[in-house]
Amino acid sequence: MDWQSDLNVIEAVFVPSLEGWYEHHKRDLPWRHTRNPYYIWLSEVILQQTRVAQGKPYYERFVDTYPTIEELARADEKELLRLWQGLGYYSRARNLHQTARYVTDQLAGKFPATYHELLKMKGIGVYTAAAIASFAFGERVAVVDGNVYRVLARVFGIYEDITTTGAKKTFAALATRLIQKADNPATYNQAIMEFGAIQCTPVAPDCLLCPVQQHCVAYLTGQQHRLPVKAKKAPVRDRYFHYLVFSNNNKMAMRERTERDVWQQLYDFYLLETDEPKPNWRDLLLPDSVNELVRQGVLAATPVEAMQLLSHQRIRAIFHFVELPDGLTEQLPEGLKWYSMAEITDLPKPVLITNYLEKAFG
DNA sequence: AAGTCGGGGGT
DNA sequence: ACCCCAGACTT
Repeated sequence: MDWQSDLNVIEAVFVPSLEGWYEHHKRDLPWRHTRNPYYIWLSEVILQQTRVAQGKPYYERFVDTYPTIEELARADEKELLRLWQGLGYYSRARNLHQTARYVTDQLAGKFPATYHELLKMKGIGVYTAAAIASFAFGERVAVVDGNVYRVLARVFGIYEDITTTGAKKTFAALATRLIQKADNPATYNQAIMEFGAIQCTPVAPDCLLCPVQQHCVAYLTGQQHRLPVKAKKAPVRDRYFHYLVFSNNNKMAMRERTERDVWQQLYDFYLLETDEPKPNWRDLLLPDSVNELVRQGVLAATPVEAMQLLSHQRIRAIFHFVELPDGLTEQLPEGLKWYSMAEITDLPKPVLITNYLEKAFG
C-alpha cells in the first residue's frame, strides 16, 4: 500500500503521542540521569545487541571502575576485557579502549560532539552516533535500532525486508522526517525505543493500550505479528573443539586466542578443531610432540563435555584433562604458558571456558 | 550484500 | 527450536 499518502496524517499524531507515552512509562535507568557524553557512549556501546537487563550491571561496573574517559584510556586491556567478560562481542571492548585513547590523546579529552564527528570513531556506527549526538548534545538526528524498525514497520505498514540496504534507507528517511516534529529530539529518540521495548514488543504487543492504535496500519489490518519483515539468517555452523587441559602442580596451560576467530584476545587451552565429533582423543590428528606429551601424562578417566551456542555457531567442546609429570613442564606446545588458579581467575575467558572451570574445579 | 562477532532471555 | 536484543566491522 502507499503509506506515504497517509504519512502527513499519521505523523502529526504519532510523534506527540509517543512523547506523552514516554513521560508516563519510562524506566528509571542510570544513563538517563546524565548528559556526560562519556557515560552516554559507554551505555550505548554496552547496549549494542544487548538487553537493558543484561547490560545494566556491566554499565555500573564500568562507571565505578573507570569514572572518566582518561581512566578508561589508561586501563590495561586485559583488565578491561575481564570486566567485559560474559557480555559477548568482545570487539566492542577493544574499540571502546581504542576510542578512549584517541579522544584522550588526540582530542585533548574532548568527546566528538556532532553526529558526523562521532561516526568517525571506532565502534560508533550510525545508531550509536545518533544516540550520543541527540542524548548528550541535543542534535536533531534520529536513532534507528531494532525497536525503531519494529515500531515504524507496524505503525506505517512497511513490508520491506529490514535486512536490505533499501529498507535501511527507507526507515532512516522516515525516522528523519518524524524527528523534525519532535518537541525534544533526545526525548523523542528515547521514547520510540522505549515504546518498542515495552509496548510494541516483538511478540504479543500490547495493542489494546497503545496510544497510536487507531493510526497503526498493522493494528488496523491485524498484521502486527507479521511486521517487521526480516529475512531468515543462515543456519548455524557446527564446530567441534577438542581441548587438552595440561596441568601440573595446580597450574594449567593456557594461551591467548590471537587468530581471526571468535573470542579474540580471550584465553583458552590447547585446542584442536574438527568438522566431526571425535569422542576419543586418540582419533585426533595431533602433532607427534603433543601426542607424546599426552602419552607421558596422566589422562583423566572421563573427559568433560560442554556446548556453547553463539548466534552463528554451535560449538561442542570436549575437555581432556592431562596431568603432566614435573619433568615435562618445559615442553608445552607453542603459545601455551602456565598459570596458577588465581591468575586464571583474572584472565579474560569465554563463558565456555569459565563454565568448564566451574564444572571441573569449582 | 553477505559474513562475522556472544551471550542471554522469552515464547 | 527459533527469534530478538539501544549494531559495527570486514570481506
